[in-house]
Amino acid sequence: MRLSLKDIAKALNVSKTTVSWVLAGQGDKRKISLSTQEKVLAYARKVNYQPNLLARSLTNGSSFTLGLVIPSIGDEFYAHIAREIEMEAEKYNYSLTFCSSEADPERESKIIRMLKSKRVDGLIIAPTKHSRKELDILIEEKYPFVLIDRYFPELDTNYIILDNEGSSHRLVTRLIRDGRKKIALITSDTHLLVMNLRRDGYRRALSEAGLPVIPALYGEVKRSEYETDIVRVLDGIFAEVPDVDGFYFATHYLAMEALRYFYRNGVDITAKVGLACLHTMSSFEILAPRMYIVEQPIRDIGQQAVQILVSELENADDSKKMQTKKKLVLPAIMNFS
Amino acid sequence: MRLSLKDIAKALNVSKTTVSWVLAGQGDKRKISLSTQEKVLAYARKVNYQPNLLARSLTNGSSFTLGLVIPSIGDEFYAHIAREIEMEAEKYNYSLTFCSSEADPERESKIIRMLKSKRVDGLIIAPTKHSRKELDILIEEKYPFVLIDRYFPELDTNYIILDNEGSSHRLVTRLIRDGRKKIALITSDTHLLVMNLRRDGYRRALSEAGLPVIPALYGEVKRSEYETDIVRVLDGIFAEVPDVDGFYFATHYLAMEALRYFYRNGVDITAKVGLACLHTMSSFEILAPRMYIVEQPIRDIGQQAVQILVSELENADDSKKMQTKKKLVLPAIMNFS
DNA sequence: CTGAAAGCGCTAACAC
DNA sequence: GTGTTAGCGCTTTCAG
Repeated sequence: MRLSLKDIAKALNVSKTTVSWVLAGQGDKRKISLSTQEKVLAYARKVNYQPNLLARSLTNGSSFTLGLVIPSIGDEFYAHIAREIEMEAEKYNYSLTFCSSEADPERESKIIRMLKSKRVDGLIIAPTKHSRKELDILIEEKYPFVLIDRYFPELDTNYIILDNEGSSHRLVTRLIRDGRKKIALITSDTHLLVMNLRRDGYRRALSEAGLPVIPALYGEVKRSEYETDIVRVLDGIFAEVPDVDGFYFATHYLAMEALRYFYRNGVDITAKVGLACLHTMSSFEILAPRMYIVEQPIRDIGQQAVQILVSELENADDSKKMQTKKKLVLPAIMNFS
Repeated sequence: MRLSLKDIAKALNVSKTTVSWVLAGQGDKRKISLSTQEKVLAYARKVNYQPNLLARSLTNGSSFTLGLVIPSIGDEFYAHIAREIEMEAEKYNYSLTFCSSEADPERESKIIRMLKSKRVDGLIIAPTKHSRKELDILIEEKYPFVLIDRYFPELDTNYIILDNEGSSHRLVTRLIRDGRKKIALITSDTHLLVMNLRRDGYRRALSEAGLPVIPALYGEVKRSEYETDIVRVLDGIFAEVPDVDGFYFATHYLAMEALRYFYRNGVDITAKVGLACLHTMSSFEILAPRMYIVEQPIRDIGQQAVQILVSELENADDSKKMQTKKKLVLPAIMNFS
């Protein structure tokens, strides 16, 4: 059986309080005699006492657990994010409970409510489009949270995102500098604001170079069945614009599937078409060493997210209402210049 | 402010008990008048009551949280495992707290103790070599847990692993059937039992085919710096056995780095050398479509792990001592025959 | 039909 | 120096 403070107290004929103080390292501060302290410590070690953190959380009102809500832990990007967050959180003695929303707003809402019920101290959320309602509640309740990867500009929340428009602009401009003139944009999940920003960057790059935005070079892939749908999209583009000479992928998995397509169909991805992608996967370096890539600053995102949360938690009492939200737009990491 | 049962009770002039019963859906069973029930439900909905799960856990002795201990959530394999586990756990209303051990036994011990302190109901662990001590304690305490991916045959625990020896044997035999005669084994983490089993399978395949086990064809890569160390290993093999005609990689990231090496050095991986790997990464299909691959049955592993745990938890009282441990050796999934 | 009260394991204000 | 006590929010036995 696992034993409690009370058991120790009883066994040593002291009070729970004494044991609690000593084990909390406040023995000296509370002027508990050295002999008692030793006795308690020795006994606790002997029976391998482990405090019940549930009880402590209930008492203290803080669980030292953070909740992580992401589309899917199986996605390489979010898995890496999770890792960084975990590492940073550990520095502050927080552990992580994660839940995959599957990009389903219903699920996301349920998850957020559940995590709140489990009394996680704060949330890190990569939101899907329609989670607005639940976020409104969080804001109203002053529940600490920070959005990552996606955000809602009209909401006063902490968020950390990539400079999507600027990154897109850099990538497409780079392709143009290589002499590419008919650059296709392959995108998906266009209900997401960040995806619109990426498209905006693409358009700005084209128009700054005096190139037309050709509708036939715009490919939108259905997220839910992207492996097959991208074939349709690419087939379409090659059919309508046979001399397409560049592809800009708005996100990693689109590039991945396109590469599969290019390999299968023998498309020469160094001479015939130039490639660019926002986001990366570890295999791109081999599969398409010439592809221009903007990487998300994963480490930064994770670290900042945790730090923002922790600092809000530490100042929870004094400045609850005065907290000004951090809105971070991080610069891209590029594999080119 | 978040309100409690007591608040509701007070507001409605009923007792906590009544509210608790009604909200637990036991209103009818406890014969609480319909009018009271409605009143309570309506009010709870109106104020958006969310029970404090910490308190409930403390009372009930079960937190509906499982702990997941893996080497790293950033690794594609473990991220996928985590996803399957999460999906299965959700069916039983469990959520997941995960911690990466970084393959460090010290960290792993700390993590396990911490998760126990947080009173997770059970643990799913992909153990590192030296975590034996902590596992002994778990066994002694009858704490529910299941090992995945790795195991200790001398310990009476639940575990779910791949048929490592058999899978290796199949892969190498397949290469031999292609006429490969000088097949290198590239491995790492050789302190792990599962790695030894993979080597055994390799050896058995060779000897069954009457081929010699050539020491110069054995490459052991240092895990901690595998990206660079594998270059040394491969350089060595090509230097000593220039006509090496096959590579068997004991795990995915070795194959990944080797592919990088092959691409960089222009090694023809269809004609000159045949490839085989135990474990996969999503990019292999493109990078090396001819590589023979054994995939881990990820879904099965995740589902079984959760089911074993849940069933132990459900039978916690009656048969604590009689529980016989599940020892599962799952067959491989192959991309060849 | 409903409520009082104990208890889960811990902390902390307040005695003595 | 140390102990008493109340309370965190919930469930559940037992009494009305």
